[in-house]
Amino acid sequence: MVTGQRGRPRSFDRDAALDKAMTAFWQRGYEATSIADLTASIGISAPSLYAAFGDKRKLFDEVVVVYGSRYGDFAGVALAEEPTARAAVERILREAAEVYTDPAHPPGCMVISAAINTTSDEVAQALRERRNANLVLFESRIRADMATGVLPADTDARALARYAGAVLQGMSQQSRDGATREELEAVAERALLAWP
Amino acid sequence: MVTGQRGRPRSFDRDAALDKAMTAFWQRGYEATSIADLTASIGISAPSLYAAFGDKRKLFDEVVVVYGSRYGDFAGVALAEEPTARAAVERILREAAEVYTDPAHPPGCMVISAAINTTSDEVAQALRERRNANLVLFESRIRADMATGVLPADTDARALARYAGAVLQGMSQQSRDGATREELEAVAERALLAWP
DNA sequence: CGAAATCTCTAGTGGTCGCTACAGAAAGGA
DNA sequence: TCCTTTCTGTAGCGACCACTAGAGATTTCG
Repeated sequence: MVTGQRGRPRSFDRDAALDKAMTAFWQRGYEATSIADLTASIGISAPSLYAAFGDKRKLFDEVVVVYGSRYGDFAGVALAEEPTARAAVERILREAAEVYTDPAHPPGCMVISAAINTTSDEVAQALRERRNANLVLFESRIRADMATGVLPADTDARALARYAGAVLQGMSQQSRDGATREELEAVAERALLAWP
Repeated sequence: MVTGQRGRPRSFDRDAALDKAMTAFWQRGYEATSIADLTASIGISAPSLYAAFGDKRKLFDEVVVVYGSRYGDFAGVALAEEPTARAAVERILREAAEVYTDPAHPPGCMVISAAINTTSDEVAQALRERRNANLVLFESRIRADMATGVLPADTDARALARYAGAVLQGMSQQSRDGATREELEAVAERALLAWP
């Protein structure tokens, strides 16, 4: 009698709904995506959405987690797997050119663009912290290379990390302005010429 | 009797109002800035705003023109005044570090950030075209240097222009994420190392 | 079989959005 | 002075926002 699931079962796939919500938020951003947009693209009514996800904010939080695990962690993976910071950044920039322009989903990076120009400071701050956390990852990987002599000891790790982040954010913006994968790859290649 | 100005005179300074509106749009973006925000920060009521500027969209258009002439044309000026594309880009990136973090106004570039995540495709398109026009300016300046032998004849002008644009957009975003002028100057310096 | 639980939808809630009808105020022209 | 013109604020328009009360549908448990 401890078997769960009393009551009427949910009539839709929660994960598939999260996926539709992710696409909507990714395309139009947090604030410009209305509950009506979400219910329409998921194919359920508002009370079902609220029963399953709480409210718009909590749904977005879940979407961010799914996004991070599916599209957002390629930077972290590269930083962990590649032998040097330079190799990691090279891989990250090339993969960004590919992912940001993949026609299977909206262009650019959702963490970079979805909370720009929102009236909800909390949402903006949450994504800002994710971006800054990525900067810290870059920086510590650079410092590791400085410690092992791969990078000069007088390297400004913080500035170099910020440069990589700025190029990534710029590439995300450019992809949303219509840049192709090839164009972004050329940007990535050019950007790497500045690496010490 | 042909002398103009019949009727009750306007009770506020139209240019000063445009200035307040620019600050508001710059800070929060086009869509997230409501008419109530605008009337509150200007200090007039809605009908006065509509009588003076038409509607929200036309007001924004005027703001974009004012912004362009006051803060947005430093790139065009540098491209026209500096002897080489490289010198121009160097000056542009350094000035961007300064302007984007000037505490006298909101951070970053309004043309880059104000129309992200808006439901009005027209406004988004208008600013996108301004950004792409800037890219074309960069590209033609680069081509001029290629013609005079300052840059190698096999330079990918389009890609190089896009690289400069991406760095600029990245710097704008970083400034809105809290980067300081010094940090952006370090990014600019690093970015210039990739110049051919 | 009921009873309890949990989902479903319809049909709203109050609030804010961009925008405006309208009447009074303040100017010039005759 | 009175008329016309143009600006002023109050007050409110319909549309949309995020969100939910409430009733019915569909399931498991006893």
